[in-house]
Amino acid sequence: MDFLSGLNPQQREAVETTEGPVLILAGAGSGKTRVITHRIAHLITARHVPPSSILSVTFTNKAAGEMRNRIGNILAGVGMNGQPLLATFHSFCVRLLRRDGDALAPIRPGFSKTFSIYDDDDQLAIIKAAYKRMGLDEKAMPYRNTLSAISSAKSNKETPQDLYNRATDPRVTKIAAVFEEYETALRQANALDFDDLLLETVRLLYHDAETREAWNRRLSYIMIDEYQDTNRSQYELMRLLTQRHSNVCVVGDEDQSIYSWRGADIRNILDFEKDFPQAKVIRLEQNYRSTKNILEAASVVVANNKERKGKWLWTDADEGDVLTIYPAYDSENEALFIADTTEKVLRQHPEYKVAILYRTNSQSRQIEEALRRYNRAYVVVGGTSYYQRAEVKDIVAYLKLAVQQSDSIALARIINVPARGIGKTTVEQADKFANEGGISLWDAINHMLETNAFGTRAHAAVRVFRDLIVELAEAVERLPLNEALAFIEERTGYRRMLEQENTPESQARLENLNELMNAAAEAVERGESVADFLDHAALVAQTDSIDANAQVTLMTIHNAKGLEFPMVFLAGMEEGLFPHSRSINSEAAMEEERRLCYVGMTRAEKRLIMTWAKYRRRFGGGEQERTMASRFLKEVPSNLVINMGVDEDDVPSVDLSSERQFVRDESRKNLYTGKTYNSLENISAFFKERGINTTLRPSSPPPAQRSAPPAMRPPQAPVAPRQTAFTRPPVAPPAPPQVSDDLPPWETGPSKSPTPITAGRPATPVGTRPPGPAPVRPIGPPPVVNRPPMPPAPVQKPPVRPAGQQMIRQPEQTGLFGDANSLFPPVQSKTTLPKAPPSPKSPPRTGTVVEHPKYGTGTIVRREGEGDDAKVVVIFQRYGMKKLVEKYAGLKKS
DNA sequence: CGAAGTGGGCTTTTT
DNA sequence: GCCCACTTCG
Repeated sequence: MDFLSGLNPQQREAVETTEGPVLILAGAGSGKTRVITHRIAHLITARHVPPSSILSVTFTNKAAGEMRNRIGNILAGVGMNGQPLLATFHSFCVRLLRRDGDALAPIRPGFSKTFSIYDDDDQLAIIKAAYKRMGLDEKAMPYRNTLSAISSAKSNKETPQDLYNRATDPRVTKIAAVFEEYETALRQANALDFDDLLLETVRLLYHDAETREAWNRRLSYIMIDEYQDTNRSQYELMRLLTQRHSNVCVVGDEDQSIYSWRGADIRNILDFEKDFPQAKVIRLEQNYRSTKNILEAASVVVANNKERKGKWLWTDADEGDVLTIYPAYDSENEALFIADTTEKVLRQHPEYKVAILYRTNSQSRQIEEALRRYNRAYVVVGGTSYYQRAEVKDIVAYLKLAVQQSDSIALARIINVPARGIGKTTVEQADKFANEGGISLWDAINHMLETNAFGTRAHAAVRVFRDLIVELAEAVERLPLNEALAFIEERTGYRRMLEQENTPESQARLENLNELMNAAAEAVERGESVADFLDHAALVAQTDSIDANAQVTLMTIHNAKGLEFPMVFLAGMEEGLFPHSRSINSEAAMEEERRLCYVGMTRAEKRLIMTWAKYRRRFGGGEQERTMASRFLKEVPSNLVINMGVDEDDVPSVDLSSERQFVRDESRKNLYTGKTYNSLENISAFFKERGINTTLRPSSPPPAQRSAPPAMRPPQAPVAPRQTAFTRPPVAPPAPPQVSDDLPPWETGPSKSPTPITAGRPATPVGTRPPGPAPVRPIGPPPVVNRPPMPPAPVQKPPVRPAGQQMIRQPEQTGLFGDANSLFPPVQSKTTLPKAPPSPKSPPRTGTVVEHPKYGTGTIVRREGEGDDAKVVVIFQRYGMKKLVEKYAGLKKS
């Protein structure tokens, strides 16, 4: 079989150069994955390399899984003797240590192959405990800082003693002390953290010649993807594995190095030619992904960096659309714009996948709310992943403890969950005892029970707990994993606790636990052990959960690395947010931000829209603060972009105060899984990834869940009347009945806006907030947000994200992409504003029964404000409570 | 002991 | 807005 056809000459060379060290400098979208998969296929078929002699290391499990699929596809007809090893560095290390870890025991006292893996939650728990014992103050020395100091010391192979010796200020001395406690705790629990997985593997291979030789013999071809983001220990691992041969092929792009904060060392890629002087360097510079405009814009931006080898990608593709920059008034407007534009684009291109990318996870919330407002299915990658959820971690902690009682972190986590009368004091006593004796919490508890060291009440409670764990341990020995989990959930009372709580949240948690058992059942079917299951739970990364079927995906730009989408939004392009304020003082950090921007931009195949908000709240409660456009926006050549803002102060806006409230309420009601909604897909996807079948659940629920009962919808075509308000004809019509939040954007100038009132406007301020200046419309259509009607109070939904296609048809219109011929319809008249109807002479009082043209009969329950601004809160018989601007509402006494 | 409530303080990015 | 530590009250 020929795996060379269809490749360009450079790609072909990369595939054919199988012997000796190879450095592939692969620009964004240059067919890197294709090269790797074809290279593996070529090795197997043309060079007759046994598949099991090939190791290919990727950055995420997701990437590994995808690679597995692709290789499976292209080698479908080929009889293979074994499988190539496709792994992340971390999963490879776990595998190696679980297999050959015995040799490590002499070097790392207390180590055994049954080690557990501690994730950052577990790490944090250790740090907190250490702080408490040592009387340290979190405010003076944040946990996170300490943790990252420890992590970077570890990656430099420093011991606590080393850190202590080089300490120049008392803070570092304290960190060294915490570090020591931390290391003790890990060893005590026979646990490894993520750094250890790599470090201990390196130590094992370094010290134990036999293991090293064995792996060197076994793996004769090694490929490493995303090489620019490897760290020191990964580099050393690579060296140790390539001692017998130097058939190592690394693939990377220095412009896409975005993990230096995690210890990634860009020198690894820059110095590869020094490490291997005979290395062959191959450059892949033809981009197959993006339009010319996108590629050029991204290239110009990243060219502002000084620390780079410098390369210029080219493409045969068409120019495509120009990029769009949308300056929103505030972050809510930004979110609504994104949601609205997504709808329009998907209506025109139902086959598109849309990615909404941002710098920080916290930006997702408002965008999610806006998308939900449109009933648009979406997947959030990141935030709290499935295995990070408290309930899952709790049950997993029971499982870990049942398997290995020395896991003190697991024990501390669940000793009183559900509450069983073991209070803080009791736990502290045991913890103290354990620490002084250098033993595990479990041993401490047992010892204290024997010696009657607890009070009577505590003694009884702890005893019950101890017996419980013993019972669970037996059950885990005896039962298949899924049944063991069910047993744990019953026997510990955890399930009962959630059932009794009986809130939407607890229901969702129960669902998550069910899903955990499903995953366990599937693992059992595949013949996996408990240890395998726990390893997965620890190593599954958030990126691994990306659902390829989801049409709209939200994630950080970091998470988007390696992915591509026809349509990409980059949100929050503001100074201080992106580039992030923490990077603004360092040139190197700024360059990394710029590379991140490059990564984000080059994810886009066809359309790229970058948005920013002129005002943004930094914290939930605070005031909105003025922002500045990101410098990266200014680096984009102006001929490649349409900027929808004319000048800084002239910003379109959809400012909808009660909309906002509504959206918030809705999202609160639907808040069954916290921040993310990928939990269920996530877990099955991950566990299936190992098997052959990676079909994911459909991301849309059955139609029944999507649509509201018709009876509860507003009587007429839902959007049309509101739409009139947005596409107001030049001559002011009689003011339509309006809900206060329905004011078109250009009438709802927020009071803080510095814009002076434009000449020619009605003297009376229009809008809900005086002195509402009406920002003049810039070019382009109004950032119309077609809102579906208020749905009824949501029915309790299962914790599958309420999803599905847009259920409400929106009127045809020439929107941002509505017209295939012109990106933007003609500029609209900006001078016309509706005249306000005269205010009623005697305002209706609270309690008055009124008639609304659309909502029917209701009762006024509150009045707010005076004059043109007056708002009334009315409870309608059929539509519930609404806040209306009196002068627009068209209320009649009945 | 433990649920529930208060108040202060911050939000990069994640294998 | 959300998390976390701390307080209060049953």
